[in-house]
Amino acid sequence: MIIEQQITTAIINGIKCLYDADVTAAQVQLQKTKKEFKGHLTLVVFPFLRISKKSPELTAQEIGDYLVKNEPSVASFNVIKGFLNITVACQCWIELLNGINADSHYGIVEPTDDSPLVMVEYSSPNTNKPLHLGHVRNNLLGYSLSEILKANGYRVVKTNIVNDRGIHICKSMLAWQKWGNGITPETAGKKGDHLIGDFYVLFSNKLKEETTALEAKGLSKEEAEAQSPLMQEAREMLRKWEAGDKDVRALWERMNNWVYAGFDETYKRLGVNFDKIYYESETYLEGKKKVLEGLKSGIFYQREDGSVWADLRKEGLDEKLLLRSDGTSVYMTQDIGTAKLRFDDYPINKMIYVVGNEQNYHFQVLSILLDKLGFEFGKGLVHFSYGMVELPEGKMKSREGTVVDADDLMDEMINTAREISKELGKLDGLSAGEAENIVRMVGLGSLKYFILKVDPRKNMTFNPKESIDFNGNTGSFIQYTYARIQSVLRKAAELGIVLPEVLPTGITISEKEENLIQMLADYSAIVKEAGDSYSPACIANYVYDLVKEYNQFYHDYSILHEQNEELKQFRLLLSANVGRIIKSGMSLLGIEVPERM
RNA sequence: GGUCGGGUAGCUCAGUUGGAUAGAGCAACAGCCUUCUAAGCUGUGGGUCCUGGGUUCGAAUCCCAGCCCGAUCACCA
Repeated sequence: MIIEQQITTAIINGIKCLYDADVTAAQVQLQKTKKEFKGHLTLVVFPFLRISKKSPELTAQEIGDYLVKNEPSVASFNVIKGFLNITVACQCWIELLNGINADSHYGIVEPTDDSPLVMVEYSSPNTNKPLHLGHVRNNLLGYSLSEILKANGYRVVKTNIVNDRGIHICKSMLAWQKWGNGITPETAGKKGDHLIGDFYVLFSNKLKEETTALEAKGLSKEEAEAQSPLMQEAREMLRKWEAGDKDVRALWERMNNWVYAGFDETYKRLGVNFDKIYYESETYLEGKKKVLEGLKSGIFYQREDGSVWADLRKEGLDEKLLLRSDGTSVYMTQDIGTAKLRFDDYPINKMIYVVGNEQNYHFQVLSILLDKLGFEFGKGLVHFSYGMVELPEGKMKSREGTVVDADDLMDEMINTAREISKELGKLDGLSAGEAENIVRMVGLGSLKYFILKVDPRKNMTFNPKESIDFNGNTGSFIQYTYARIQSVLRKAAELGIVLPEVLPTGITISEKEENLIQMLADYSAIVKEAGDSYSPACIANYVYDLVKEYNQFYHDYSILHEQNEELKQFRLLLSANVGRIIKSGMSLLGIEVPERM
């Protein structure tokens, strides 16, 4: 913010003048004054004691005196121990608000055609089951991160790699063939992803029956699974798939399309989207090619059984399998192929993978392998590693039926939002369409905020028994504040009040109001910080603090009932800009804000 | 065992390149709607910032050692 720079320069000059010493801007510790103290900015003077050779209090006093005399933006100051609390002149805040009001981008940088291009991979589902709470966190983080990067001046390609092949897909296909009786999403009245998920579970249960019977005959778990007729059939199906068998491929396509239709619905509702979707069925052969090239050039080596390995012991890691002895690809092989295709398709400057922290090792290895294979981006790839969503009793387990389904969760959130809204009478007088749209925004907003406000790296707990709050530090609290602001602005418009574009600098405002302007001015720095640290939570916490501060203001000051016309206009303009920043910040989180609620 | 995360109020979480008396929300209790939306505001209680050393004017934050929790180290993805 400009005021900080001005004062920093003045402090440097002051120290030169008072103590004849040169200090750099980095040495000037100018920070926001804590709430308990009077002032806007605080200079920590301890580092200057060696220069001044005086007590902390006296040094602070001398610098303060200098500033008041020589820097017009400094109105007054107070000294507490080694802290110099500076009060910035009232008119500076009005000027600052005028500047914010005039800037349609709030200091945010828009990307241009030659901005660096970042590809963000997120979501990455398997096509054998519907999306769950873990995917929800992934999707929200990936989408929000993309928006934040755009706000930091990057061009972004959002991408999704769909894991559409492999033994797990064959399992649900086989179960459908055997026990499905030709059922379809239409005839079942069920989303395709859920229908396929049901058959995957059915397969697991039938397989379990077979293996327990075999284990009872004294076979080990692995032997039982290997010998069970169902698994043999599934593997046979995978072989046919890889060989391009017409019937198997046709069934595979049909069933995958059901799943995609289901996913699309979930993505749309969640408000996320992609610019480019990759399918592993199209990338895994590409990876195999690269690995064989690497084998030829001596980067990798082959064992007697024909399997191909990378030796990463020099890098402090282990040996890593890249091709099985039967020549088929593993996970890592596919990721190499996908990376190649992506860089063929786009001139990417940076690649970010939004994938859970359980795969930290995988990406460490991938980075080294890509580098060895000569991909420039290999070393610089970013694994945006986020923590797991856990239940109070631990991890979600599909076998125990504790997986929280994404569609169910959204339904629940929206239903709860509807109940609360009705109870509070918030929907009175609205059309059914308007009411439903608000309820949807509020339900999803609270869900998204609940997830995004937490530091991505950390594991987080979700308790399905206690529904997500709508009071306190929540999405709906922020949305509510926005709706109130819009309500005031609507009333002002009805009264024929026109918001001024520029406020006169002569008016006197309170410290609370100055603090609000100061917070608004911080927005662009927060967006930058969020971009540098890949942290949607940073935005979430900022917006919450801003809203908390505004609510206190809203409670303590009247806006439309203010007698002084200039003050009334000021408060309206302040409110309008708080609203704009709330909306902007929330949009970086992928959260919509309603005009009323 | 190796590697990588994490440990802050009863619970869920913030805490800027080290800075003032460590903050919010939930839950509990007590107040505030004839005035712009009470999904709000105000107040009370609640802390060994995992432990022990170190660095310094100053440490939740940096360094070292240890404890606890999680992830990972597969011819699964």
